[in-house]
Amino acid sequence: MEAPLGVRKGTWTEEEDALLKKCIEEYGEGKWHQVPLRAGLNRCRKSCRLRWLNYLRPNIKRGEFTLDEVDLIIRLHKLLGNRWSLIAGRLPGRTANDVKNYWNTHLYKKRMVSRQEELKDSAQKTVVKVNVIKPRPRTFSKRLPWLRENSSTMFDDIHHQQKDNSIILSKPSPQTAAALPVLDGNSQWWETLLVDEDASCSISGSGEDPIACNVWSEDIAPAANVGESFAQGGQSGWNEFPLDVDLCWDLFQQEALI
DNA sequence: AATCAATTCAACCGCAGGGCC
DNA sequence: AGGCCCTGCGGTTGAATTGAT
Repeated sequence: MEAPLGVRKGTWTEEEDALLKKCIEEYGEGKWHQVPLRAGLNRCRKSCRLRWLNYLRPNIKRGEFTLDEVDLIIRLHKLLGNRWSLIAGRLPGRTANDVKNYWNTHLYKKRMVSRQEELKDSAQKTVVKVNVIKPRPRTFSKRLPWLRENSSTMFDDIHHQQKDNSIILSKPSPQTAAALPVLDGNSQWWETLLVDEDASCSISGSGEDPIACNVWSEDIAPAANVGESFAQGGQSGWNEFPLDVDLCWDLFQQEALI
């Protein structure tokens, strides 16, 4: 349905790449429906776009992912889920397709294996079940007035920099809270920002010592600005937990305002 | 050397969202 | 308001490559 009869499919040849590259350099990106005609290619527009974005575009980084990139992918995937284009946007030179393929071939399997090993280990220890806060991506309409008019003020309200440069995210003031949108008719978005429906984990602890939850520190707290683990027990979860708010806010605004 | 299995990754497909008329 | 078109995204496929027997 998308590709007219007779349109070429499959691996691109060097000649096709050269034609496409020349066309984009001449006319610029966009107007993909015109590209096959302009370039003199017997390909559908989607194929042209994909080839350009994933392969021909300048500054595309090829080869092995570095440890830093892998670390970032894991943490962003925890934060954003399978939103590969957003994750790729944080990795200069990497495409969404690259990130997705890397995740599916390398990371997904590794994580499944390590999770199973963790479960085996934890089954042999004393297990305490606690609720763990995990992030959940939100999509906001750009028309929301509280985003347009008060975003910087509200950001300052909930975001506090410590002497050691770590960031503490605190419960919003009543004014800010009142300006924030209501979800599901009765809860504020920020109350459930880090909550996942099936979010619970099994961790081991002993005596009356506070329990540090490994899942929290490993899964969502970025390496920078993390000074301690966080355990939630009958509280809202807003009382002083360390978090890379700049990253969250950046992603949040990217989603909301672009 | 030949065959089969597993892995990788480029490319395709279908769908959703947004803009325009 | 509703339909059409375009773009972009995520899931999936399958050809090519690599490894094991």
